[in-house]
Parts: sequence; structure tokens; C-alpha cells
Amino acid sequence: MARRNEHSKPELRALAIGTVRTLVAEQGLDKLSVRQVARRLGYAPAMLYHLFANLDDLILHVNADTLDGLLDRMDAASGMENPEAALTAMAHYYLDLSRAHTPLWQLVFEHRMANGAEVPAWYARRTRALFLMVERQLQRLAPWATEEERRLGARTLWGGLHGVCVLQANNKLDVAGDADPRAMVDSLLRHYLADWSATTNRSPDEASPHGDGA
Amino acid sequence: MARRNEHSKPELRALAIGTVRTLVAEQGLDKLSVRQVARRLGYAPAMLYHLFANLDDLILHVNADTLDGLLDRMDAASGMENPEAALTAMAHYYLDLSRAHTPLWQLVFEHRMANGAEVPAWYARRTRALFLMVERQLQRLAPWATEEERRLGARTLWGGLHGVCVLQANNKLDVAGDADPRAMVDSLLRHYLADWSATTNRSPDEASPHGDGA
DNA sequence: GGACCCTGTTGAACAGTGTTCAGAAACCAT
DNA sequence: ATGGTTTCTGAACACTGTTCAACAGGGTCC
Repeated sequence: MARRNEHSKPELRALAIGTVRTLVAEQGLDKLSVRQVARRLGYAPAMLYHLFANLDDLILHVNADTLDGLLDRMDAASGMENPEAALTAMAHYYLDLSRAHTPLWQLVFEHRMANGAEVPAWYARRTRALFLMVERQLQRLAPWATEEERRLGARTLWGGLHGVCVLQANNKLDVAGDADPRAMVDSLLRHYLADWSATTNRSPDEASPHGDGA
Repeated sequence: MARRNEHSKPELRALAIGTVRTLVAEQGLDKLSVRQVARRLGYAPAMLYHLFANLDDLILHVNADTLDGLLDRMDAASGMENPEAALTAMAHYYLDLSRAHTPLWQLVFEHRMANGAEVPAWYARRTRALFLMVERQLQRLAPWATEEERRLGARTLWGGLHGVCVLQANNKLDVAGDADPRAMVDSLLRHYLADWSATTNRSPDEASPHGDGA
């Protein structure tokens, strides 16, 4: 049954991506396999290799969709008048995604490329965009901060948020006595941002008020 | 060549654990397999199933060793007179482990049990111990804080630290413009702890000075 | 010494995985 | 109808974790 040509190549690509999404959402990460996807599509496994370079490539396309959705929602929040409120809304989207669609979220943030290959540029761009959005809010929050301080702050803040989401997604919080992830995210943002914006709010010549102990 | 009996069962167990450690350290996470471990040991793969229930069980024992080492080093730091310095030292151990022994660290914190099985109690105990050490330092730092506040603070702080280490281990920081992980850890601890200890330092009746916005 | 059991150990098999590639099948143009 | 092109597949390869009947050697008893 070759050459049935029911769908165009881009259609098939979208179909495959959708199939992965439902498969992962229904059965979890480890049930995902080329043969499973092909079976659901009604094609032979080998066909998928005419749409994507390999399974990693297919997964990256799925993840790009997930990231695009997240970036859209975060972008919508970036217009709020209060930068702290914008960051909080963004963080809540981030956390909500990791809670409502845990397997899909894990596919994005816990998938390792086979044989340690580098992620392609079209994908890395999205990762960068995420940090850039946070940096932009930090700039609004503390316009006096140097770019270096903003870069460090954004990566620290979002890295920290990411860690809370990771623990949440892996049920490590229950193991360590239950804690509300939402409260953790709020606590992180409130306390970190408060002291960060306060201690970077100095005259330019004394940027490091705490000293560099230990 | 059955029944050679060169090693006792506990000896073989330790040997297998050591083999996994070197294998993962040398070749990375995805090269780890039952057959590889058995070949290095000079035994048939099936033999390993008389030492451990399955590969997950073997990995958990490897991870328990790694965690024990980490907990020992953290425990040594817990005696420092300044709780903030103690937390910083602990965090640096945590980060250093994720940098110097990335594959081993990933085996601990990014390994998912097959078919979503729960981790056994003897393993979960170690995860709990980690958070408890942080809580104890928070208690010294802010004795006036409630147990609830300490639990939340410890999980937020260490979850945040964990996130930075995760990004570091997965090279996500280079992708997003290079940032020094050590500086990120210091930034997280300094800013979070400063505002956390300051704003929980209130009279008991007004524990939440920031309001509960958004 | 010989028979026995026990136990450490193995080979082979099963069901699954990602990936490749020769070739079949259907459509299109001549 | 013929040929060419594109789409798709079956079968194979080299792996994976796991199970289990069977084998071989050491210890014990007669």
C-alpha cells in the first residue's frame, strides 16, 4: 500500500506531532516510541523517517510547539504595567504548564539528545527568548541595573523557578513533606526580587553592597 | 563456568555499584546498560539479577552512595557558626557535585523509575534528610519563623538551587548566554535569604507583611 | 569414594527499542 | 502503454531489560 498520498508532507508532520502530544499526555514519557506513533498514525514506522531526521528531531518539533505556546502566554503577560506582577504571572504560567501537562513539560525540559548532540539553532532560539523576556522585566523593575546584573538575575530567578517546577513534576516535594508549589514560586519571586531590586538600587560606584564573603 | 564463587554477594554488589559509577563517569548516562556492567564485571548479564531486583534497583543503590557522600559533606558544613555561611557552603557542595560529576549527578536527580514506580523508603529517607539539613539552618537563621515558614523556605531555596544545577548540568546556561553558575548560586542565596529572614522577622501576629497579591 | 543437594552462574530466549535500505506500489507525464 | 518520480513498506540489524530452565562446581553425608 505505497503512495496513498492522503496527506501532504507538512500535514503529515503536523499529524505526527499531534500524535506524539496525545500519546505522551495519555501514556507518559516512556511509552513514547517510533512504532507507537506510527501505529496511531496508521503508517509503517519507517515512514516517519521521511518526515523527521530521527526521533530526537520529532521530539524537538513537539517541544518547539510547547515552548511557543508558553512564550505566547508569557508575552501576553509582559505588557502588564507592574513588572513584578508580570514576572509573577509568567512564573505562574510556567508552573501551571508543569502541573497541568507534566509529561509534555518533561519532554521539553528533561529530554536529553541522543549521544549528546547539540540542539539546532531554530530550537535554541526559543530557549534564549525565554530568558530574554525575564531580563526585559528586570530592566523595567530596576533600570539602574547593569546588563550583567540583569543577565545574572534573570538566569538565577528563572533557574530557581525551574527547579521548583522540576521537583514538582517529579513528585520530589511529596517525598520531602508536601509543600504547595504555588506558594514556593511566590516565595521565591517575592523575596528574591525584593532584595535584588533593593540592593542593586545604589549609586553606580557601589554596586555590591553585601561584600563578597565566602 | 558456574559456581566460581570468587566474591561474596555483598562484595559483588559493591563491585557492581562501582562498575556503574566508572561506566557512567566515563561514557555518560545513556551508555549504561545491564550488559555493559556485566561485561566489565566479567559475568553474564543475568547474574546481576541475583544481586539487584532490576536495573532501577541497581541505579538506586548507586544513587544512595552519591547522596550519602553529598549528605556527609553538607553535614560537615552544618556546624559552622554562621548559618548563612553554612548554607552557602552546602549549596557550593551541591553545585560542585553537579559540575565535577555531572553524569553521576544526573543519575541521581534525573533518573526516572520505570513504569512510574515509587522510590523505596530507604531511598526516600535520604531525600528527606537533604531538606531537613536546610531547614535546620533556617531555624538557626530565623528562630522566630514558624515551622511552616521554615518548610516552605527550605524547599523554595533548595528547589531554586536545584534548578540552577539542572540548567548547568544540561548546558542550558551556555545556550542562553553564558552565566557563571557559582555567581547564580551566590545571588540566589544572598538575595533570597536576606529578604526571607528580614520579612519573617516580625511579631507573631503579622507574619505575612507583603500581602497575598495575584 | 560416591551420591546427594545446594547455589552461584549461564545461554538462550522474549518482547521491545531506533534506524536503515532495497524495493514495491501508485500516481503523473509523455 | 511506457517510463519516471514520489510515497511508502517489510525486513533486517544491533541494541535494550528481563526471565528461566539448566548446568557445573563445592559441601555434606553415607
